[in-house]
Amino acid sequence: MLDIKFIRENAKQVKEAAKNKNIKVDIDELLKLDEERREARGKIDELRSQRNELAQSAKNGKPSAEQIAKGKDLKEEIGKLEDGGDGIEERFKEILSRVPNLCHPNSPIGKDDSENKEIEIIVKPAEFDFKHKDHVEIGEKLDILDFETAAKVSGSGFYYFKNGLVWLDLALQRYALEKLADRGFIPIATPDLARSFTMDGTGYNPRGNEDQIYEIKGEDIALIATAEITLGGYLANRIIKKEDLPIKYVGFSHCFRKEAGAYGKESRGLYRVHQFNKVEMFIFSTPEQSEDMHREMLAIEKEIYKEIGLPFRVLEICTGDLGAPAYRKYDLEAWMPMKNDWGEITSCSNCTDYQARRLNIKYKNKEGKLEYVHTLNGTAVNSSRIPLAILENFQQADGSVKIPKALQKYMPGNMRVIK
RNA sequence: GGAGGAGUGGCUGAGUUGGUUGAAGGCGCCGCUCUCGAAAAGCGGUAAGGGUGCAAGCUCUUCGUGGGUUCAAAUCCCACCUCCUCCGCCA
Repeated sequence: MLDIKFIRENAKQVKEAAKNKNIKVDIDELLKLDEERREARGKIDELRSQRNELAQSAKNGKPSAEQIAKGKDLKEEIGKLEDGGDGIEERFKEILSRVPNLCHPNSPIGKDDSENKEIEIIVKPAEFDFKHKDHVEIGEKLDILDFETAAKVSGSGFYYFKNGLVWLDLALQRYALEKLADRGFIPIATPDLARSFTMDGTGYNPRGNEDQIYEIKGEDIALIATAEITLGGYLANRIIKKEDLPIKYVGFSHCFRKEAGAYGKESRGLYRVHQFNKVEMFIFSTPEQSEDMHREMLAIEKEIYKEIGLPFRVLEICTGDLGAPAYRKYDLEAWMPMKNDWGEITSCSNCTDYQARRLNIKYKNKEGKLEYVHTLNGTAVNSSRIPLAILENFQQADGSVKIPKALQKYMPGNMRVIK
């Protein structure tokens, strides 16, 4: 959420950002409603002021019949103005909540993910000198991955990990948690469900158009799509000491996504699934720190995938693919032989104060004034696309899969290969 | 799930026969005095958010959340949330 005062004073800039983000939101309508709302408030405040004064004057002893009569009139008038029935307040809030965050000046302007900008290719894809398979086939041959049974038991988009892949998944998570903990991130295992307040606060509204969130029938609670939700919510409604910032968490949770209507080759196998595990970085910082923190997160992600040895590249996300909360975003994409293309594996965003405003997370700045913190989030590893990329890139001619060196020490018996 | 108790400012904690209580006291924080300096002590200040205004100021809202009763609600009523105690159930 943006500050209405900021929008009022920077309408042009806000409109520009919305346009570049390809988000339809009527700022002029919002400003008009804002004005109407303030005007109505003024009238109500005036009447309330009279009511308060009257109550004060009647503080000791019984109020006179005349005072009571005047009070009744005021009460009626205020009541009328308050309900109004014009729905200004509702429409105002609805539009305000859809106004997206601004964009970083370096974010390339573009309509969608096709216009994201490749910054660098860190590790180039290797050529196979044998007929390689995709991860679904590898997984079935090695009896480590079962989509067929999962489809029967839970539905399409679910899967079983078995044998070596179970260990590989745990090794990945263990590796990532340890690396992040070594860098001062506090390990934290979060709930997998969260209230709608928390969902809204982080910008994942189950009632939004995205149709991405599983809700629990009859309850104000839903399955999280990422630990970003529960981590952001962790400090909701708090005032943080400046000297405690930045606060860095490495969270760990299951993630659930409906991915409605996502079928086809693009989403085959583990690429797009309803449930996976994720190790997620989340940072609360001061506004001055956030750009450095963003760089740090990206550096950590690059280090992780360099160490694992996956071919990958870094993208600077264009405005149209940024989403509402993000001010700037980088994705890592790994080479996926199945797609014969790059595929997103991580994403790290600087949301500036956009989430913090809704979650109401503040700190006291140098002048002793309360100010919203900045929030940042980034993927360390997940248990869907990373295993996918490892299976496909580390497969051998004999059908086995090498375990990346960096992960071997987390495998039982220092397992070096799944066969 | 059932019964009972509770939810107040950055923290702690008074206040519930409705009316100078936006809220005592303490802690913390800020300023000053004292000191070479610090500590201690003393004095003073210290909630957040909105509207309006160049500003000073004026004003509204907020005592878990949302409704309600009343001329007037932290105080009364209802619903919900959370925490504590006891019972039941259970990995």
